[in-house]
Amino acid sequence: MSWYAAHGRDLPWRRPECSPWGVLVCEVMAQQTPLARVEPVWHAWMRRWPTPADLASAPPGDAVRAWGRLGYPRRALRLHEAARAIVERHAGDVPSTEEDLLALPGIGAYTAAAVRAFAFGGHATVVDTNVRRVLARTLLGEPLAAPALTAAERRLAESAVPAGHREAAVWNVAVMELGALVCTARGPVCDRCPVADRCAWRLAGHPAYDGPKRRGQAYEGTDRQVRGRILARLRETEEVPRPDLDDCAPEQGTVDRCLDGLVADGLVEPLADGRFRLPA
DNA sequence: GAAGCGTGGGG
DNA sequence: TCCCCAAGCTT
Repeated sequence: MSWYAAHGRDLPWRRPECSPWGVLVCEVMAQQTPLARVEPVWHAWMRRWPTPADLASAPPGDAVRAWGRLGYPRRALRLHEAARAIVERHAGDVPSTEEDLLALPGIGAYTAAAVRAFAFGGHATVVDTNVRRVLARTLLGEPLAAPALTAAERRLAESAVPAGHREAAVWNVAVMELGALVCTARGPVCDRCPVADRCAWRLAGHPAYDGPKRRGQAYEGTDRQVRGRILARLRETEEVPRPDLDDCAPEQGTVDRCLDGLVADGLVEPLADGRFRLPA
């Protein structure tokens, strides 16, 4: 925590004047997307929709377009749905309890804990990929966390969080930050680590990973890639005729299948004249 | 529990 | 170039 006080980054959503909504938006954008790419989009988003009610009153397609190239655009849709739920169920205020947060679309264990801790100073156990790696190394002596979060891992993380609410909030962000800046997946900088002298992994001589294979997700040639191309086209143009999407995949069947999926997901709206657009 | 879901940067 | 990985969630 002393290391964090000295070396933590001054990010906009960490400032005291940042609203719980700002924290929530940031956390959803940062799901699987590096912060460096999140920051500019977050600023534009917060300027345009400073409160949940502002976003709730916009068409969902506007959220998808403003999401830009952050990836996984279903997150934009769910954030928009969450804004409407916050207006309907919580009078426009981001809820602060785990139960209420988890009930919002697109908010899972990590994001609910992060909002409780970082927006409300609540006592939570924030477990993201950074925390998992830091705890695996320092406490278990393992080079990387297992592919999926286990119950034992969660218990370990809970046992590591300080008892006090304020302390817990700082702990959570400090461990995440340590994982992001020092205890990185590749090329950790143990020379700059405040707990290097107590790190089980380092003390064991940095043993290599020997767990189950970490499957890299294929992308080239997948529907995901095609969906991305289709949405990119729809983001730049209001209403797109079907033939303009031909070049999104080598096989037209693939384009049709992906369009069906996008429509089912609510990311694309088919028009009566056969054109497609982002949902109004 | 596994699979599907985007995109881009760095080693 | 290629591969890995990034503040995960949902089905």
